[in-house]
Amino acid sequence: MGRAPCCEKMGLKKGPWTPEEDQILINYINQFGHGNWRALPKQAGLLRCGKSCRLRWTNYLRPDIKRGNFTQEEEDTIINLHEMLGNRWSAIAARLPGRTDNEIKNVWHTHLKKRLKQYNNGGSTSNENNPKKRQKTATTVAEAAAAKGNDSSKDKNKNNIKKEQDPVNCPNSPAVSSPQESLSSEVSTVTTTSENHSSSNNSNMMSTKMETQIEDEEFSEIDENFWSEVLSADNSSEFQVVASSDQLQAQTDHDYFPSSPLAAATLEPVNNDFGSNILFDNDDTNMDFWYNLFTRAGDLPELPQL
DNA sequence: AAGCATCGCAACCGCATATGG
DNA sequence: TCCATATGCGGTTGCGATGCT
Repeated sequence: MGRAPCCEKMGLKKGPWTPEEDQILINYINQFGHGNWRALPKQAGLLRCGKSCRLRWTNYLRPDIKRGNFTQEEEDTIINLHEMLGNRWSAIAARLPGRTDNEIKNVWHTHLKKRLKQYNNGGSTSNENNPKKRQKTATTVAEAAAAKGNDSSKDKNKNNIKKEQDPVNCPNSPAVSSPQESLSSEVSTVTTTSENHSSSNNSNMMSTKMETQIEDEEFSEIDENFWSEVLSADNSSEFQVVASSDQLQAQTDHDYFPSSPLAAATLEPVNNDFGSNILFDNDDTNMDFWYNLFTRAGDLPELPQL
């Protein structure tokens, strides 16, 4: 895939936006919209690349942006969604009106991650090593959030963890994946799998990518009812691997997908790796399986039966 | 009061994907 | 079908603000 050369740097301004530039961008978009970001700066008379304009608009200038501190509710939502979705900030942002992916990402890295880490360090229990026993007490999220209260108002005390660039604190790090320990019993059945793919280790990144397509489509269409449905699913059913759409009904539909990897995978214990079991188990039936899956879900036109 | 350390946020970078010719 | 371009996304960085010694 060819990639557009990142904005011709010749003569283009970088760095913080000035109020004047903001005003120009706002005026232009209010007047003409932003059909073509690439052409926009030129037409608006801005010495910025389109990418920069888009970012400035979506992250800062958009009128529907909610500024200010995140509420407790929002933070809890982020924590829960992150457990389910991993570092898919845009997906998380989609569920938080007025908040941008960038903002959420920042909040996560500067506040929530540390808070969870602190909580996990101080609050690890014997359940930690037993995925099936990992349960978030009813107050876990609240507790984690309460840790915020313990922070200084600016979250700047000596106990703060240094700014970490190391992979250890990347999404795949234990520190981040550890929220498992704070999962609610309801959530854990789903998050165990979705989180595995998103934050367990690098080897799962591929599966993340592949699944992302699926999940994105699904997620955007799945309403809250679905999630309540999923979240309230029987924990003892260890077939939640792809509990992502009732369109699929595949969890236990072994008749429909007699040889599908999913069917096989559903027989696997919950704590198995999502990616390796489902998406990349080197089973040749994968493609057929996914094709069937999409076909059934109506995402692809049905081909004549072979 | 000065210097240093740390935080928080805006912005940038580069990759992946979508789209259109 | 291929290729070039546009867009979206997540990771990372730079720097001003703030706190600490």
